[in-house]
Amino acid sequence: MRFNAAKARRAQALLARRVSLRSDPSLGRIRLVAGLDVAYAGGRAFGAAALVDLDEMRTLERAVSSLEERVPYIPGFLAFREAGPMISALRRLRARPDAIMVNGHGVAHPRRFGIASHLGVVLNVRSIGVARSRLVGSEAGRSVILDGEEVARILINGRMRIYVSVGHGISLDEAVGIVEAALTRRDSLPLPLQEAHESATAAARSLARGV
DNA sequence: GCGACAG
DNA sequence: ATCTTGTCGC
Repeated sequence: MRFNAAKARRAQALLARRVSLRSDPSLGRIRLVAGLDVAYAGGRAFGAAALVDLDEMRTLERAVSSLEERVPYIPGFLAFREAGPMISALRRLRARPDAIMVNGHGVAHPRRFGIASHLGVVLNVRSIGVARSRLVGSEAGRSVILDGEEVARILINGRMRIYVSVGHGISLDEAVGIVEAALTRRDSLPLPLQEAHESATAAARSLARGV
């Protein structure tokens, strides 16, 4: 039993206290964003990081990691399954991003500590959560409400719904602005995540094919 | 007990 | 997430 839900829940509740929902002007503007995603094949988890320069909308670097798949997917505990592969891939980038964009929610989570917040706090980096479906709360227009608070904003890109939430160290408005600025083509995720997703699935397919 | 439930 | 071909639509 490598995964203990009770302990994991306590860890989330403890670390959640370090999450900041505001932007810190002293850190400067966000230009370099690293998208993080994970794909699976043959019992292994392939993490991917794609560094994008938002000013030129150009991908500067890509990196992947390959680790044994150890933890099952349990709603509310995604970080315990995917944070490892994501961090490994992120460490392989040569340049340091100004912020990370994670495939998963930030504070739009039962304990306000989804994988985007988890990575932001643990790595001490500004983070944004981007998901394609809702985990908690109710929807009111373009907002996701949880306990009377707006925890996520819903963007519509073509037919795709994109849920944006604060991970750590950034305001919801700025997070939304970054995601909007990173939208390239219709029906697609913001560039950093689109690229990370492609790298991760490509790595997974390679192994599944024996290469 | 029943329904919800990121990837 | 992953298993999977063709097919409908812009």
